[in-house]
Amino acid sequence: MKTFYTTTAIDYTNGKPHIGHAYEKVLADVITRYRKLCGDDAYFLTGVDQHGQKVQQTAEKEDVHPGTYVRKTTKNFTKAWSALELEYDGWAETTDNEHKACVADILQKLYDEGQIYKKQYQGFYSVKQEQFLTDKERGEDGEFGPEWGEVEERDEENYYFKLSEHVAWLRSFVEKSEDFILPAFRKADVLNAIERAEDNDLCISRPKERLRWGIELPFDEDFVTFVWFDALINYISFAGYNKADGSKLPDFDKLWPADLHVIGKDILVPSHSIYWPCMLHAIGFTDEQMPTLLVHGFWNMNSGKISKSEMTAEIAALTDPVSLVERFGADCVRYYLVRDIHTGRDSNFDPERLVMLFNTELANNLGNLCNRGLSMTKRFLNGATAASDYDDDISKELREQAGVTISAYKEAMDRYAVSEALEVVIKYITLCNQYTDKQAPWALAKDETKTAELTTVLGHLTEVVAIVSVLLKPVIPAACERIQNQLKATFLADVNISDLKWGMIPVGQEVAKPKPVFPRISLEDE
RNA sequence: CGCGGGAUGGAGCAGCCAGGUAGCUCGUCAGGCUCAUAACCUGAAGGUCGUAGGUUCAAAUCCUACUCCCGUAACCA
Repeated sequence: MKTFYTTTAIDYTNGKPHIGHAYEKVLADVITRYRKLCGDDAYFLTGVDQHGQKVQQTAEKEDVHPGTYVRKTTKNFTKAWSALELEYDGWAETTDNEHKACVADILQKLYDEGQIYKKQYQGFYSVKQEQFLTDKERGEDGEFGPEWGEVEERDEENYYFKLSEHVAWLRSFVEKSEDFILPAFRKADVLNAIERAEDNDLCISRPKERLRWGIELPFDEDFVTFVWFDALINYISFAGYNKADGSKLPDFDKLWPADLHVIGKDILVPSHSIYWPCMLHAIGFTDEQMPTLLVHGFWNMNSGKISKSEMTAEIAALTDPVSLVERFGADCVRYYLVRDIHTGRDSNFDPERLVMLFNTELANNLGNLCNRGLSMTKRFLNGATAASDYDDDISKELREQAGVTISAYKEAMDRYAVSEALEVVIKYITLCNQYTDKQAPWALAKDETKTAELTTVLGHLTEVVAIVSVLLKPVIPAACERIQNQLKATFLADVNISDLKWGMIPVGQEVAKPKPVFPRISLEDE
């Protein structure tokens, strides 16, 4: 069976991760963990893009080798991802030797086939910014502003990839494809972009006098390859494409095509929806071997994009994934990031909502259910579930709804609607809280003739907690483990979702003394 | 007339693709309970779904026009 292969964009190591980076990674992590919970093989690749001009410039400014510099900045990412308890199976770094070899092989192959050619370009060049300028850099008066410093006309030779030769294929592929781009409403954007890409080939190189920090072209040592053929290829190079004998990389045939490239809407067009499929097509991949793009929206601040220029120290601290985890815990942050946004749409990042959702849905609703359930089992049943022949309609209803909830959860997760899946689970927990109030086990406990009722009711509570602890595991793994420990039902950790049904907890299951799984967060206390 | 997204009770959102009593969370108000993390449960008030037309027995959902908000404008050689 094919492995469910999920990737994320690889982040550029010239800065620190912010909440948007974190969201994408958590989303991919949740989806992968869900797949594994389904019993599927799943492989999650994420990583960093370490090459490029900005890295080279910053490293020069700090007077260190770019390799030293990226090793340092890469740690910002790995630290954040471990704080968020990401479980990735593969880690992509573009300075990796196997990756570089894979890129070089592909470039050479395309060059040999005539897909890559050399061409001269003439344009306006800013010496200060070390880049060519286009018309959009011109100010209102049609001149280049002072921020560009001295602007001169320059000729430069570079290598180009024959993108235009694949555009016709791409258009028909995108038009007929049902699931190349998710959610579907993004497809219009791509089809429009294809029209505009038609007559242009893609510049894929930089002369070494301008950029040294990259992968050298195998057929011309005076050039390095520019971002596209470096960064995008990580999706196949780290999946084991063309790997050498003895490589520890995974088996490419099992992973490819990627079931999901999780990316932000900002890099859908043109890189992932145009360049990447055309590159794959040029390399020789068929329509059936094209990946699926899952395009997520942004977390905005005060309804506006988080832009670097407006990134004050305060906002930076507020949205730094590591400090958020330190303040609120990984479960809380993970939960918020996938709960308060609908996959594909934007949302407003609001710490007050983060706290509110944690307090109401996790602490009050789920945490409290665990606590009252276990507490009563402890007090009224001597700490263990027991056999009972009592049953009634609302107990039956609660059991039926377990099955309904599990299917609805799966249905939502299968289309990556994590927020909806969580909502379904929360609703079920609410139902169980209602059930508890209707049954009033504390009253049953006072009546010696009602022991059978009491046993049944408390057994139902324990069972619901167990089921929910499995369903929520992809999102809040650590908390679910704590719940299962309190149930003393560690076997739940290995339960596959397709085996999940009413009756997981055996008769006579002893439970531990309850302790709040989600201590309420109070913003005033800080 | 560049392109894309959005406009639903006080706040944040779902529903729209496959038309048929307007739904969720928070907040507010009034009750209840006491097993529990000042939690939990019940009930109530509050919207006619940006505006104007159209199609239809029926439109938040389809069509047309308009208004406002957000993002983006890409081959950076």
